[in-house]
Amino acid sequence: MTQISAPLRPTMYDVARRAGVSIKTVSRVVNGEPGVRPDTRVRVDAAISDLGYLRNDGASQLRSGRTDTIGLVVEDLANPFYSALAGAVERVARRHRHLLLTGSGEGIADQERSITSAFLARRVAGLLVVPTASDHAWLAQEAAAGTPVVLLDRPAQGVAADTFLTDNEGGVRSAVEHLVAHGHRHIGFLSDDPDFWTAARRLDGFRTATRSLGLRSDTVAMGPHSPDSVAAALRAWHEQDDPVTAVLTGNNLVTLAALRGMRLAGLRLSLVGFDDFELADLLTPAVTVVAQDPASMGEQATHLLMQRLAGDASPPRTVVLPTRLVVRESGRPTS
Amino acid sequence: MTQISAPLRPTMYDVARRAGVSIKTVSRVVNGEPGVRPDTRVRVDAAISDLGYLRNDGASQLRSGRTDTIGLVVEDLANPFYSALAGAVERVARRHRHLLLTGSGEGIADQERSITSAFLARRVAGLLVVPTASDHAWLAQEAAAGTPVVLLDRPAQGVAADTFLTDNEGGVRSAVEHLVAHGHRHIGFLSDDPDFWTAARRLDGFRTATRSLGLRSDTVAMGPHSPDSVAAALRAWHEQDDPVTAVLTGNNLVTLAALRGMRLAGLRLSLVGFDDFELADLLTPAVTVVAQDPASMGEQATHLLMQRLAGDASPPRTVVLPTRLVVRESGRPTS
DNA sequence: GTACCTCTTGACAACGATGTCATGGCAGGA
DNA sequence: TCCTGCCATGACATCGTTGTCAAGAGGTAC
Repeated sequence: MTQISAPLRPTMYDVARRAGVSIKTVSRVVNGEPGVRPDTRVRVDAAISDLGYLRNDGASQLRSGRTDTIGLVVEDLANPFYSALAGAVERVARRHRHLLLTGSGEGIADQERSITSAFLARRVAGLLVVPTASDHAWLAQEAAAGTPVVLLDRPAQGVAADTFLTDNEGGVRSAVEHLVAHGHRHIGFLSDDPDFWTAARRLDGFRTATRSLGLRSDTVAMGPHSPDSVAAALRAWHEQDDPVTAVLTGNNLVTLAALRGMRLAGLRLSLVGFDDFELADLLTPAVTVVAQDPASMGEQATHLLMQRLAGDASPPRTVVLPTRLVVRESGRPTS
Repeated sequence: MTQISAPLRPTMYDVARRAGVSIKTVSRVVNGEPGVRPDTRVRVDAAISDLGYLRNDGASQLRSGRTDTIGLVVEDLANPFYSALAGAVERVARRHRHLLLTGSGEGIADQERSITSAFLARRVAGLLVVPTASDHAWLAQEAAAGTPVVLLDRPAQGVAADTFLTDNEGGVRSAVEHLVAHGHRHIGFLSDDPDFWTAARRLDGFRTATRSLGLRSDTVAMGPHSPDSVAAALRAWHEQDDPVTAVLTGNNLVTLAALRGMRLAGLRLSLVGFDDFELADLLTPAVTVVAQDPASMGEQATHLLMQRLAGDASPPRTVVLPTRLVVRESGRPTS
């Protein structure tokens, strides 16, 4: 595609001529450097204002070797989890005078890599990545070359980098305990494809928690799920001698499918969903959830990235963020 | 803040030396230019691969005057409307080989301007802005200087730019007609502060529609709203001789406040909400809404921006996107 | 053989800023 | 008065790439 080139704009040369100083003095004023007489600074500021001068960051970055830009690669910017995360990243970046490049990898390894390479060609100072399920040895090379990398929500294979995770197992355990405390003795687990790292972790958490409480741990239906598939699973579980009385779902999309599936199946089971969503309190019954905090993840991860940029060379760390059980109504028995 | 400078990376000079060609030939290969013998191209590609060379886009941009970057300024990236919009913008940008810088203005004029200036210092090829309610004459100067500007969701004062809006009035009219078709003759309108452009347009739409149908047009409570303020308004409206039987809300946050306010007031009024939200179909009763399509707005706006970048110099246009009435249950009478 | 054209390649200047270092002027102290 | 140090300023090379144009080699037509 042919693109019209950037518009002609005044340069430091124009400002310098107007103010009667050198280009270097203009640079000192623009960058707030000390060592300029106040009257000179006033004169230069006036010229900048008159001309509508705006520094060319590209030239600055080329000479200085610094971009003050970070890159964020998520799965889908429109997804509530990732948009909350991105919003927080952008806020912290802005506070540190950095701009944010964002891209959606859509779970496609090639696309993730293409976006990341494009960011690196821009010489981003650091990367925040929600990794796809693929080998990330190529990312290790970038990290080794000096570009700090922070992984979000999932670990990556082949690269030792700072990683921020949610306590999936702990969250699931608290949900199971909640249901048990409400009298449930047979709980079903609905989740996504276990090839997804978070789905596998939550499944593990379910099995460990139920076993440790002496309950059945094998009433499991892994996805992908639709309302229809959920309805079928619920009907099958309900017809057993020892019927399932409560369901735990592995993420908020599956929670939605479960809510719709229960309507389809004409069944009213107790429910706890993994991850919160906006209207959980308005549903009937109001849905009890294990809440993550994507904004906190985004903030902390970006804060650590800034520390890396400031010279922190300590070993890569993995931070597991707690979940929170938000008790509403849906965990109680329905009959 | 002190930032470690960008890591040392191989340059075209290194590739050229390894492949035994000139820098210009390396540039031709990297940029896919014709006029390089196939065997030469193979040799250069091998050297690029061996060295892990990645073009320095900053240098390229400085020399060529092109950045292949666009800037998007929304109110809050974590808000569902804006995240869907941003997701669509990023997709279209990617398709056109452009990267996306995003920033959240948070409705603060100074912040919006600061972010926009930072993008311009990066010499973004174009801007997509959800404008705050302030004078945008400064943006007009940028547009005049050649940076295409597309406004989203609201118009801006002081600048003639391409603008994408939702048919607020038409959406409100269809909601009023829907409620009337279900027998309602006294409808209340709940919305935000009318200083917000969209709130004012929707209020106008409500008044025009109710008047044209011979109904009362003055049963209005403008916000900002909380569940408590909504509960108070609903109680007052319900106690009249000619009680309000249905409510139209001006945006999805107010819809949520209305749902919670109805529970607080112990009232069950019919409801149509302006703008859709994820679980509207799962509420009891399922909520009828006037749906916008932020993703379509983002796509079309970015597509037009790309056309501007490609040389389209036709006059600025305003595109009004239709709304869609999503009929569920909440518009029916409750008794 | 000569002239012209095409293909391929490379030399070098330019982009707009910042980093580095030299220079001049002025003030203070001996 | 002379010397030294500090402040302010400016000249110029550098960053890594792309745009521009020149040159050489080979092929074809007259």
